[in-house]
Amino acid sequence: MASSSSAEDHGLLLGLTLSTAHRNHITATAANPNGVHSFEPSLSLTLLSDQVSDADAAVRKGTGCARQEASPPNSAVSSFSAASGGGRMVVKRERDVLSSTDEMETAERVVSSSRASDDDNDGGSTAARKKLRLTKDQSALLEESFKHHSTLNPKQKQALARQLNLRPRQVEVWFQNRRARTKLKQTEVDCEFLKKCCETLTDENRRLHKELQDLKALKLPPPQAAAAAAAQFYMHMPAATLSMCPSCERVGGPAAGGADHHRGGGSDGSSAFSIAQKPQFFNPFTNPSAAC
DNA sequence: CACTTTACTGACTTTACATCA
DNA sequence: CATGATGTAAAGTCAGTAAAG
Repeated sequence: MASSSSAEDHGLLLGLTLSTAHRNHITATAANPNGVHSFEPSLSLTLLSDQVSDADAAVRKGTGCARQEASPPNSAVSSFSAASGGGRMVVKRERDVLSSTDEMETAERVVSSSRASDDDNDGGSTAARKKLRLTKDQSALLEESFKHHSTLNPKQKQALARQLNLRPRQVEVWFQNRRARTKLKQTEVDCEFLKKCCETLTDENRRLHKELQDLKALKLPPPQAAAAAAAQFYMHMPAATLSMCPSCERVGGPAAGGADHHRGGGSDGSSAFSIAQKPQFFNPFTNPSAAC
């Protein structure tokens, strides 16, 4: 999902962000069938022989075991997890590193450069891994690319990696992180925004309650005058103001015509006053209100 | 100036899903 | 159609580094 700064997009993004969060909440709590990612030790043998890069060769030379290199040095159970569940990951990473002859050249450049050398300087020590810091130029180019498309297809990834003198895997990770952090920031912004909306609506609600109390406190006028006063009152209501059904005292939108909501319209949520039953996500940009 | 804390960021793991043979 | 392999996005996390206090 591309980030957007326009007001309309903001509203859209907000909804999508929340629905995505919801989805992930659900999936995060879902039980995982164990057999799906079973590790197949022989999978690494499926690597195409013509895809072996010099970088990988360097890795193998330096460590004697590319698989161990690929497992995280910071994880006490890394080698075990690679054997028990993360095996596909390792295979994939190896495949990524070795994915083309173009990459061979790239990897060669990477290995020869001072950057991206974290894959070949190990020597078995877990503390040997150095954190890569992208140069300003690399970051700028990645940012520029991210502006145009927040996800990359394999071709774009390859091209960008070549352009940046990085491995495609690094480009891929950068984009993953960038998406995640963009989303996080957007969520924070949305949260602040919703907080303000909530405060404003609370104030508005308080004010309306007070107004209602004042009206109730007034001496009841004769029926005709009361109707006229009511009509005048509702005419002054802004278009977006919610109205209340006089008979059942349920809140509904201004489009709620008379007592129509009393007939049917229950299960499908199409009732004119369904807004009171089914909370709608408030989008201040598509539903501009004085509240926000 | 040494230190701690904090924010940033590159990399990794796990999970879910889509696609293809 | 069912199944396994593969690729990828998202979420969560770890750890190195630089800047701030």
